Amino acid sequence: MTTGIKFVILGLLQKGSLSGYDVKRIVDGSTRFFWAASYGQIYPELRRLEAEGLVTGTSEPHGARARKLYRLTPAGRKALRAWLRAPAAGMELRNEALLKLFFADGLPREELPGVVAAMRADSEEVLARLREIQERVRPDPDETSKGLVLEFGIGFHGWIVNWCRAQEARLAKGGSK
Amino acid sequence: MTTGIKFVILGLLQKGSLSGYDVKRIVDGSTRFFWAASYGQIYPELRRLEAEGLVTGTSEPHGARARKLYRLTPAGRKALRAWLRAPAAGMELRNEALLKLFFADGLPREELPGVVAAMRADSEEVLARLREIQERVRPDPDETSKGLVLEFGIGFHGWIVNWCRAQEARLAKGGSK
DNA sequence: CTCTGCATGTAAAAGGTTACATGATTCC
DNA sequence: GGAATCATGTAACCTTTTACATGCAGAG
Repeated sequence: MTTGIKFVILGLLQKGSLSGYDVKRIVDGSTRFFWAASYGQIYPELRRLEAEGLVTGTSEPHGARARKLYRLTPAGRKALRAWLRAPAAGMELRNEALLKLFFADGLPREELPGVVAAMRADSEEVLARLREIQERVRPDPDETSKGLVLEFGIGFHGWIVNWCRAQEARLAKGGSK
Repeated sequence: MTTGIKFVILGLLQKGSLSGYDVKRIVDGSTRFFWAASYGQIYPELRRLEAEGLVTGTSEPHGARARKLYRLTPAGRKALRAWLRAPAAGMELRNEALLKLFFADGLPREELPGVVAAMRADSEEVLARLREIQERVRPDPDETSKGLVLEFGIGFHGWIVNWCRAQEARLAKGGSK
């Protein structure tokens, strides 16, 4: 449902006009952690949104370098608000490490902590990047909700890291049981 | 990479032979929370795995009802173990509620707690189902790692529920800031 | 002059869901 | 007899990734 990418774009355009390239860059530095997007989605979607009348594109080249900036139309703003108010789809999670852990009975017990450690390393990396964002981007009182989402990400991955650490310790000690 | 569904099937077949229908049923009651699968993936994949020599299928009808049970071959067991030891891909998360929260500046402040509450409701539902599983399935000492994954899910969604509750309280009180 | 970043795009492949068709069996 | 569950399958569709092609601009 809802197609996702559509509202990622409309949402980002709230704050001003952007090129497809801009959208990609911003997504990679923010929503990527809970909603990714590729060029193969962005450019075609921008044209679809323009056809729908939800955005307008104006060509604003930089010298001889082509550049098309898109901005929300009133209809686009309305569509965005309607989506914001509609019930959201449930969370989708896909975690290969968890899948491995689930099937890890097929492995000698000593190799179990390694699987957990790999999972922890993954979240530690994300955590580091989120903290970087937190320091780089000074809190804008106008963007409470974006800060909230960032805090969620940090708490969330922090929880995972702690959980993994606890399991690693437990598995290392009580080897048998 | 890795195609995922391939190892979901191989992993489930560790414990004995299963039909495609069985695989679907088990996935829907377990791995679905971190790795889903549909019939459209399962049946074709079973035939591919048989062609690869990783599973063997034997027709074992129940009366006049057709039924094909698959079991791991030694090569299948080996492929599974190799995958278990290989580094896992990072976590993929997709959460529409979080996306809405991210763009919620476009909404009057009073509507923000509602978005968080919807997110909480989602995790509460999952949590209830995970706890049900925990009670239904008595701990099998032979399947430590499956219990671990279940505990992860419960802790994980529990964390989300608590976070949402905290934010809801904060947003309700400190309305302006 | 070279490297990085800006900028647009697409074709093919891969991955996945939905919806349907079909029919037997078991439980009430 | 009817409903739920067992059981297999696929075709159409949708979404998403990957990989490539192209070229200007600015910094060093």
